[in-house]
Order: sequence, then C-alpha cells, then structure tokens
Amino acid sequence: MAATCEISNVFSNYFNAMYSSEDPTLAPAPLTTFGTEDFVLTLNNQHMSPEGPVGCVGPQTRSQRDRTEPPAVLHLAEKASWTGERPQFWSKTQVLDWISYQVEKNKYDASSIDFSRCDMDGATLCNCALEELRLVFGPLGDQLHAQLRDLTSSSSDELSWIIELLEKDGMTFQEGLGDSGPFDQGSPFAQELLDDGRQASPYYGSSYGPGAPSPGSSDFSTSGTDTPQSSHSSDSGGSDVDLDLTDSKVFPRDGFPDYKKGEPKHGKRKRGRPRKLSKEYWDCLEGKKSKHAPRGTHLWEFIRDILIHPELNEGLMKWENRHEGVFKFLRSEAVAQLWGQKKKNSNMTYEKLSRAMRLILRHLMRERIEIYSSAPLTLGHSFFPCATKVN
DNA sequence: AATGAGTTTCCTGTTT
DNA sequence: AAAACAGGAAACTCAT
Repeated sequence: MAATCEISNVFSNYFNAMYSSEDPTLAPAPLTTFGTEDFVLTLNNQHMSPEGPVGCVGPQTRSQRDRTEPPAVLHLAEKASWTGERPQFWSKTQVLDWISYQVEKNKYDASSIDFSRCDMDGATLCNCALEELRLVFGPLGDQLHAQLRDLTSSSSDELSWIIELLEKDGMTFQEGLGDSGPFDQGSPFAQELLDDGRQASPYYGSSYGPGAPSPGSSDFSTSGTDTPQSSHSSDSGGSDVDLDLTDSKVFPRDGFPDYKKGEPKHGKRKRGRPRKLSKEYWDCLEGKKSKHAPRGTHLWEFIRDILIHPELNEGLMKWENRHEGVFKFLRSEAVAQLWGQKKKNSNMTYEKLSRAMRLILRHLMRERIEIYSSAPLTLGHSFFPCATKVN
C-alpha cells in the first residue's frame, strides 16, 4: 500500500525534523513491551518478521532497563537535519525531512503526495520548476517553491532563517490556543488546548506533575482513584476533557452487574465487545449515551503527538532511545485515561490501550515489511502510523 | 447493505 | 502466588 509508506515517511521525517540532527541509524532487534509503568516499547523493523513479534519481541526487564543510559531529553528546539545546510547540498534524506516538515507545517494532506517522486537530493530539488513542484505536491508546490527560493537566494540569511523558523515554531506552539499550531486535527491536545482556554488535563503545562494536579483543572489523578466527580459528560454536550470517574477505577471493575449479553441499550450496543459485567446498567441510570470517538483520531496519532510534544506531555511518555525507536510509558494509566478521554470512554485502561497498540504493531509487521525493506529506515518508518489505510 | 479499518472488551495462557 | 504481559476472539463504530 503505497499511501501507507508515504504517511510513514511523513511521520518519519517529521519526527526526524523535530528531534534529530543526526542521520538515522539502523536499529537492533525490535522489542515491544506494552506493560505497566516503566515498560518500553521498541518499534524497530530491521528484523521484523511477518510472523509478528514472536521470537523477536519481548519484554524488557527492569534489570535490562536499569542498565540503559538515561535518555536524552529531546526538545522541539533541536534542529532538523536540513537546517544546517543550503538546499543545494541537501541529501535525499534531508530533502525528505524538509518536505515532511513543510507538509506538517502547512497541514497539508500528505496522502495526496506521491513520495516516490521525492527521491531526489537538494540539487535536484532546487532545479525543479514551479510547475514540477505543483505536479508532485499540488498546492503545496507553491509553498515549497517559495521557501526554496528564499533558502537558496539568501546566503547570509541562513542562520536568521533558522532562528525565525524556530521562533515561529515556538510561537505557533505558544499560540496553540488560537491556531492548533503543531497539533493537527487529530492531536490529542488540539481540542483540549482549544477548550475554553483552560488546561484540559492535569498532565499538561506546569500544573501537572506527578501527584500534582492543577487546582483549577478537571481533576483526575493518574491512578484515577481519587476525587470522584459527577462529570458524566454526554457526547452531545460534553467536551473531551470531561473525564468520567464513574469508571472502573472509582468503581471496582466487577462491582456492577453488566447488561445482558446481546441486549442492546437504546438500540445500539456499545463499542467493543460487551462487558461481561454490566456497567451499562449504571450508564443507563446516569443517562449516558454511546461512546464513540470521531474518526480521525487514531491511537498512533495520539501516541505520536504525545511523543513529539515532550514539553507538553512530560511525565506521560518519553523517548528512551529515539534512534532505536524506543519510547517509554512513564505513566501508563494516565496515558490510557487521556486516551479514554479522547475517545469518550471512561473505561479505558492501559491494558486495553496496550492491546490496541499491539494489534497496530502486529498489523504493521505483517503487512508493511516489504515497505520497510525498501525504504531507508529511520525511527518514523518503524513508528506505527503506517497501519492506517489512506485512500 | 456489505465490508474493512480501527479499535474495545474479555478472556486465557505465559512470563516475571 | 500474583502481577504483568501477549495475543485470540468477538463485537462494536465509522467510513466507504
């Protein structure tokens, strides 16, 4: 599926542009572990087998983890690979990085880009006429052409341009309340940031910290065991930030009778396999509606956005080894709660989230291996967005 | 209406 | 023994 590869490239290069200034290196054997706190997910593909994770995937033990070097903290301010050189001297990888950056920056639909035609170095790119760029990139071609012209014409402006770029990024980020900035529509943060101008989650900004939820924010704890609230949001009027604490964390998972198997409530059954024990009963009492997340919010996007905005999610996840594609759940249940919040599913747990991630990874490994083998491997290529089908 | 994608949920077996 | 983890299977929503 070519589009898949393209999207993968986009994320790969966006990740690289955002975080890395070095050439990507091939990674060692893949390792996935979706477990409890401190467990590590490694999504590398060099040795991925079509059979899935069996034999090449396994948990990283605490002792193994303890031996790892403390990961460097990565920030948005780190320069993209292409920022240090003139476009004429860009490598193919740098060209891809730059294109991916522009795609992201302009919120352009990458699925419409034929990335197979992007296999060119900087010199070739600079020789592309506007029409050619339009042909390959559509409306984005104009933007690329203008940017290229600026980059190539001002020899002395390079540094200032980089600074400007970084400032822009920073500004966009800070102005995220008005313009989603680095967050795309599918970002787990977009709506929260837009929502009434308040911190949507205690995990963001300065207000959150381990065990330190904001006094003014919707107050759910990492463990979800304290401060029960009656914010039983409905899909019709509630915001994403509403977190239903009548979930299994507050009320024991098996503490309530479930609706009878196959017995629909209000015509439609809830998403997913019916719960064996009925929380639905309580949902009925509380006037809850069915929960479903709007299309366009995928788990991989959610995870990606957490990872690429470390300044926002500090304490939730972090890169363990970016080049090897290893990231770490620092507060797994909190991530799950946030995901559940996004999907309006107060029953989300890390167990379920990790199951979904395993499925994504498996799907990825089964169907994308041929893509990986023909593409330069970087973290992003092994990052799991590729499981998404694009028209 | 049928189908596929992407989950969500439950469950069981394995590993730590 | 218990917790953590992996993965099968069924069921769901949404988009096409």
